[in-house]
Amino acid sequence: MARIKVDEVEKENSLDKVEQILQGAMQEFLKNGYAGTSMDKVAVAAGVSKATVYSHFQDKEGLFKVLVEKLAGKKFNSIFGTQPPEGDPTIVLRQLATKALELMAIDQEHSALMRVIIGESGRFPELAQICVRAMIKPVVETLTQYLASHPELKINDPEALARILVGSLVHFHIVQDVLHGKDILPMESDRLINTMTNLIINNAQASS
Amino acid sequence: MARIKVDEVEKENSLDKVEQILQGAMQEFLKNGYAGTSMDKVAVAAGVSKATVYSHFQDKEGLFKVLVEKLAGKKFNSIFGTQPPEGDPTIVLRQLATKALELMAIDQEHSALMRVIIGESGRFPELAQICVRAMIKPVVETLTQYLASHPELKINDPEALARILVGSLVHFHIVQDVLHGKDILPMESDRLINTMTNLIINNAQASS
DNA sequence: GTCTATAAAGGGATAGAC
DNA sequence: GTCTATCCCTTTATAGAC
Repeated sequence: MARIKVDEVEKENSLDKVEQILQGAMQEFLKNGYAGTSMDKVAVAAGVSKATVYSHFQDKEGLFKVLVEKLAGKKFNSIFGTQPPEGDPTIVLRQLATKALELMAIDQEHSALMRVIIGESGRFPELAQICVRAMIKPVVETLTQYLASHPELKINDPEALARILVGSLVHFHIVQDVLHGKDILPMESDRLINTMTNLIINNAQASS
Repeated sequence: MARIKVDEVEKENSLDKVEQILQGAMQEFLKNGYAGTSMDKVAVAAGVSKATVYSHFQDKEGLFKVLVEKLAGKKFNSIFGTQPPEGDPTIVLRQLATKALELMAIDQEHSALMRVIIGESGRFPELAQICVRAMIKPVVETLTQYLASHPELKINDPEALARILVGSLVHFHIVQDVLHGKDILPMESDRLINTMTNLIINNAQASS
């Protein structure tokens, strides 16, 4: 009986210690980057002692890698989580772009993850590649498939167009949100999306 | 006479101490980021003592800010250094895009600067904004002007299109070079550039 | 398994000699 | 103006108590 009670108390604020540590590590690494984060801060944020952190993870680098890989895996599935939708391609593309920009703009965690991945891509090249594989490649491939499956759009190189579209959206997000450029280069998302959509419509029209 | 000799010796490997320190600081900050760089390493890389660094710059943060502002100012003028060229717009645009991708791919310093600016944009938001103002805004504005001055391209929103084009190119660079994604998402620059160019040509054709 | 305490090294910043 | 030597704090990582 007493044992069950203890388990319940321990589960009150967290799952197991590993999850608890990862939670604290996420908070700190996303806020301060790799070099800017100390294992002390991680331990405090996780609500455990530093020794406990080291008993579950080999060292700071190991903890960082496990965390980033986990986050990278989680961050896909938000926009294309459901299978690519159906209907008039120009409407669908507009919806996808709108949703992508909205999600990126709202999700502070996403901005922080981009900062960390790009910021540490010199020191941790394999980690950067994992993120390309887990976050960018699936989006580009899904969009490529979608574009290729609509012959009425008359697209010569669906993959290249997919990269143009994804690149435009992600770069817009980087400038406006990650780099705090909203006031310096102000622009409504709709102008970007309308122009993107018109390019595709006019491309289909001119190619026919 | 002796005085002149000393001056000559001092100028042999460097300009004044300030420039020497900035050179060492650049090497270290671009390689390791802000938190990952120690003032000891900067002093060694600059070939001076740590006290000398502190005699010319207030503290680590001050040195970092001066350096990044200087680099940001320098990095424009490489692609659009000369005024926007003249001739058939689709050829000019292709040339600009090719040159931009080439320069970014070759220039390791540019990749490193992107890592640092984006990586530290949470800790140094004003610095990120300075870089937007100095590096991105002039490019977008120059390109916007160029697009707007060619009515035969039938562009509704030149600024939005400029951001799409710049965004596509910069994001391509980030994925291929900064994030080491060449092998994971391989693509020839020419495919991107051809697709971009065709979009603009077909847009002009369909709008007329 | 988890904590407290501590060892060992590194980092920001300065005092004082020259 | 520049250097050496040093202060003091933080950081990584672990040993040992419980």
